[in-house]
Amino acid sequence: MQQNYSPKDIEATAQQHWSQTEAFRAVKESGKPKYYCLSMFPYPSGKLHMGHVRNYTIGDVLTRWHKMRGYSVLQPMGWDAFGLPAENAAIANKVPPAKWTYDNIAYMKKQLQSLGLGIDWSREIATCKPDYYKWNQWLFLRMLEKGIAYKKTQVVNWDPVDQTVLANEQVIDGRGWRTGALVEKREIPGYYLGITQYAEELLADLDKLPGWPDRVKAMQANWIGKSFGVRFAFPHDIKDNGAAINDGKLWVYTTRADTIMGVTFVAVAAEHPLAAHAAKSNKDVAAFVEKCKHVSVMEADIATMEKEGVDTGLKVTHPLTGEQVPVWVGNYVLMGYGEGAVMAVPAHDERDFGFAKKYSLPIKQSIRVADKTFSTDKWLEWYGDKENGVCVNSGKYDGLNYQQAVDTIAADLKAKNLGDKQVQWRLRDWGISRQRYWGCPIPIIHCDSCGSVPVPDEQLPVVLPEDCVPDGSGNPLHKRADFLNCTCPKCGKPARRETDTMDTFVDSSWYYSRYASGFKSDAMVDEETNHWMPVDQYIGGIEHAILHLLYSRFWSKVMRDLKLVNYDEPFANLLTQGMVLNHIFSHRTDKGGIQYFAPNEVEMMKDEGGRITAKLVSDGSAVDYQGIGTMSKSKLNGVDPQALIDEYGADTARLFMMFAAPPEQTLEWADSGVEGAHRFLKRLWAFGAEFANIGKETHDLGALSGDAKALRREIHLALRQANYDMARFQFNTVVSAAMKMLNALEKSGKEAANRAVVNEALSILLRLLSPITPHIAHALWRELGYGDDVLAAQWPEPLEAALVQDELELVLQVNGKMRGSIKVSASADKAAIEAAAIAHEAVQKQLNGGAPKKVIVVPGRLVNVVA
RNA sequence: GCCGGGGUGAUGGAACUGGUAGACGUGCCGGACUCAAAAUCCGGUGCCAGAGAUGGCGUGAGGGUUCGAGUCCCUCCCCCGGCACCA
Repeated sequence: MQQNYSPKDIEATAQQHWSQTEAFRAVKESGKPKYYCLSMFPYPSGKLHMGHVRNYTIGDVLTRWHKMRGYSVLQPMGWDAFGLPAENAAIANKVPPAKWTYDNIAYMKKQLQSLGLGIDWSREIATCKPDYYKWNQWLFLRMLEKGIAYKKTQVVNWDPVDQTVLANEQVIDGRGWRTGALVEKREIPGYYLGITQYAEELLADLDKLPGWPDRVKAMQANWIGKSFGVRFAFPHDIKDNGAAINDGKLWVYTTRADTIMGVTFVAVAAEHPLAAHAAKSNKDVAAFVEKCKHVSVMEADIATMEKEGVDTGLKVTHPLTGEQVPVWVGNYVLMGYGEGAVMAVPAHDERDFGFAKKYSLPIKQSIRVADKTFSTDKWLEWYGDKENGVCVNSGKYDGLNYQQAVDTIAADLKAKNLGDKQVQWRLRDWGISRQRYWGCPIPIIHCDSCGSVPVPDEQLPVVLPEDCVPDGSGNPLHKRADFLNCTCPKCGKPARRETDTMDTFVDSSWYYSRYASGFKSDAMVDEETNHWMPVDQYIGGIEHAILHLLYSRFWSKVMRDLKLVNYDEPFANLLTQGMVLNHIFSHRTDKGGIQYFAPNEVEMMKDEGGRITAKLVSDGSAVDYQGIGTMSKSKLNGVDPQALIDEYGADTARLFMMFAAPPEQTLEWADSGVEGAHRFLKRLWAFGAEFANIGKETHDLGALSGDAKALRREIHLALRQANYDMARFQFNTVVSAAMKMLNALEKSGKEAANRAVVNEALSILLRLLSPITPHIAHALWRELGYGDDVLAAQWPEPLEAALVQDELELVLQVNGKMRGSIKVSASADKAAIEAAAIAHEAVQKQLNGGAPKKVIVVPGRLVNVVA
């Protein structure tokens, strides 16, 4: 056996062994439970980053652990291969996104393989390949048939210089990232998926997911946002070209119908017909509507921006009081959300309150809470309280509580035919059209005579040409005659193909079911899918807690309703790993755009005020420090693990990553512990080599005493803790248990009894480490003669017999402060323990001659004397 | 702004249902080996006072419940994730 730890050799050998024995090929095995372990597939951005290493090591640890515990496992891998970074790379390097993507996949696959992951590579997927995305298109057509997919207008960010649609990420402070031009809102047609048709089930089925973290379920429930409210109308006779606008009714929705008597104005979106009407004759309104075109479409921006508005001069009628109510245009009212208009009750809504104060609009109290005094000077929390309030200044509704008021008011509105109760969802339908090249083509043909015609199934897939090079000025498909020109499937006349592609969330909404299938060319999924699904353990970043997971749940339910699969929920258990964070550095370009720099190109310093400043190593020019954030391709703050793997080996990288922090916790990147992880593996190897030289010893482990007995107890105690932590995925303390074991073994004596315990302990330690550092465990298991394959060995369990002790040490406290400890026999009763405690010198000193008021004994742990 | 999570030594983190705060690492200090360094090994290391025994303080800040609080409750501060076209 080699005396020095040589990760290069043992890792290559172990990996060869797994690939030759097809150790991780997923097959149905009778009599064994299945375990489908899935890590979120990576976007092929070029190189793995530490977040990937973390994610895939967690998945591999769980896969190998389950394999050793008798499961038949499936752990697949693939590529979320469509997306924006490929187009950005094309703009920068003039390389087609397809070539860039395939090159990245080849490189990253090598990296993944060098980590020694137990992946069934025969099930690899790349979403940019026609044999995969064909089924995106096919299912989209089924959704069109069922009315789940439909067309309507959508609001997008428009860069007027590049003449292109921008992603939210490409808008920096209201300007295009490349051009620095002021971004405009534009309304264009696009396809939507009716996820709201499934809102009720998506909400209710969260209860069917006990294996999901509560925090993720809470976020999803809040996102779906079921609310019970009232939709009602303000009648008016505002006419445009002689006809009443919207039949003379201004509809709004509110969850606070109980405050309806406090309405002092209504606010409509800039795109609302009433605003458009007012703009025709009122310059101020027209100017404001124009200004609103530059308001961000992002919710975070809308929520934090200054609320502004302008009076249209128009009036509508309050449906209950008959009073005339002014109509304002507000920049915070969104046309695409609800009715595009809201009733404003400044007295009981914080946003309306601020708006009314700003424009000196009346504030009318209509809710009272006992013992509280209302004042229009300043907003107070209780103004918005619907639990404890009753109506006031509200005529016949005075004295009613929230629910009574809503019920009565809804009934009155209904009687007037001006409204009714309505359940509303915060969740909006899913807009999937992207005005981009590098995505799955939407299978639609536009015909001058027949309109938008679905591509017939037998013409699928609509294949995306792979040789385009986007230049930042719109979708290059517009210039591709061979893609664009086709014949109408209905009438046979010349027609044009749709050039929009699908949101990449479509690709990732069902890949897990394709992995699990038999990869048929004539079916999206098959019977094998139902065998492996649902995923037993899904692992991925917490940043996907809402969108990706919600879309996947929705897509699964649509597939179920099409009888393609038989499960309601795709992911039985979810582990949301925390982000790996690193520093972010950027700098404004001359055009007003933004450029990022990798942390290793930058030197960080602190100024006198303790603020972090930074400059480029290359030329010393100053760059802006943007704080710390998730490792991402676009911000260039990822750390490539390759250098680590090359220098220390995959086992060190895996061990370090698992040891650094528990999986769910965010992790600020620092490589200072890598050496320590490597040192541990070197010590393990050296200890193994030494033990191989000394040789084994037979000794009855049931008849140990002294050192050997204590050593064995220590090992089994650490094993008990490790198994407990393994089950709750706290791998950092599993590693520390393994380190404790090795520390204990290194200190142990060389007599026969000790060596027999070491023999047992090493076999435990190697099996325990095998999921985390599989290569070294594989090599030592064979070298020390425990067997051919540690993966085939049984998972170790602590033995009760090894854990018993004759004497216990109890902590002594006086008034909750630790003052010493006592040793008692394991069989001592409460009275004996109390007596021993009170007799203790330190306790006597604290009691100072007095008698204890009370003595609390926590069995096996401590005694607290209350003085 | 809203929703979700987090804050513990110099540092990554541990502490099971409220029961010895700082496990296991890193770093640092001292020692051994060495001509020397690296590597390796041994010992120490929360802060303050003290020669020491020991005492006091200590889990973002402030308050509360309890024999006992990092853990439970209230108020506040800071950081991270998501907010629908980054993936």
